[in-house]
Amino acid sequence: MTYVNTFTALADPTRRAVFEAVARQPQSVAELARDQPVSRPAVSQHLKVLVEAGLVKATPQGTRRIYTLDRTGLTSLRNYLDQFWTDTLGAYAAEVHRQSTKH
Amino acid sequence: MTYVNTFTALADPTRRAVFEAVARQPQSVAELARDQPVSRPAVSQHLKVLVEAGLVKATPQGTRRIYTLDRTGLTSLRNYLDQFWTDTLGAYAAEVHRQSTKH
DNA sequence: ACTTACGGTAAGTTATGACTTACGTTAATA
DNA sequence: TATTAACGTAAGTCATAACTTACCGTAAGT
Repeated sequence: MTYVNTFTALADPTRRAVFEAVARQPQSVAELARDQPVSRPAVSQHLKVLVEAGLVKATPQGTRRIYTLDRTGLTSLRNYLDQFWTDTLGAYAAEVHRQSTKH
Repeated sequence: MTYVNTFTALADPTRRAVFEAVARQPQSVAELARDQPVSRPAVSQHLKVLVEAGLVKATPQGTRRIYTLDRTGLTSLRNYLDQFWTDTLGAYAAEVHRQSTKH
C-alpha cells in the first residue's frame, strides 16, 4: 500500500522536480536546493516525504547525504496502475455491453 | 504534460476511491456518492478534477451522467514512469560505478 | 579545540484545497 | 405545465501542507 503516499509525494511540483533531479543525477541536499526556487530546509522536507514514499534513499558520505533513486516506490506505483489494465477489463467490457444492449 | 495533474488527482484518498469505483463499474454521480462518506457535490467536484486529468469521462444519459474510465490519463502516467526505467538507467549505472570506484 | 560546512528539525505563517450548504439548470414524468 | 430527480457550480469554512527563519547536532579541516 505504498502507492497511497506515492501519489501525494509526486503531486507537488517542486517535490516532483526534486525527485526528477535525483533520478537524473544523485546529488546532495545543497546541490539539489541550488536548482530549486525554494530554501534548503524546504528541499530537506521534500526529501523526507520522498524517502517515506520509497522514491529516493540517502547514502551518508561524511557530513553530506547523497540522495539516489529508489525503485520500490515506482514499482508499487506501476503495480497499482497495471491493475486497471487487467482486473478492470472484465467489468469495463461488461458495462459496454450493458449500455449497447439497453432497450 | 497531463501527468502533472494526474498525480494531484490521485493523491486525495476519497478522490482515488471515486476513481477506483468508476474503474470497477461505470456509475452515475448519485451512485458514486452513495458509497463515499462525503456529499454529492463533493463527489461532483472530485469527478471534475478526474476528468481534467484524463482519468474519467462522462457520457450523458438523460439527466444522469454515467462516468466511465478514461485511459489517456493512465497512459500518460505510465509513460512518465517508464522514463525512469530507460532514460535514467545510464546516469544511475554511472553513479553506482562512481560510488564503488571511489578511493 | 575551534571553526566551518552540511543537513535535519522546530515553530510559525500563509496558501491551497477538500468539504459544506444553497442555488440554478436540465431532462423526464405525471 | 408543474413537479421531481439528477447534476453542476458558487460561496464560504476549515484543515492541511508547503514554505520561511532560527536553531541544533555532526563530521571534517585548520
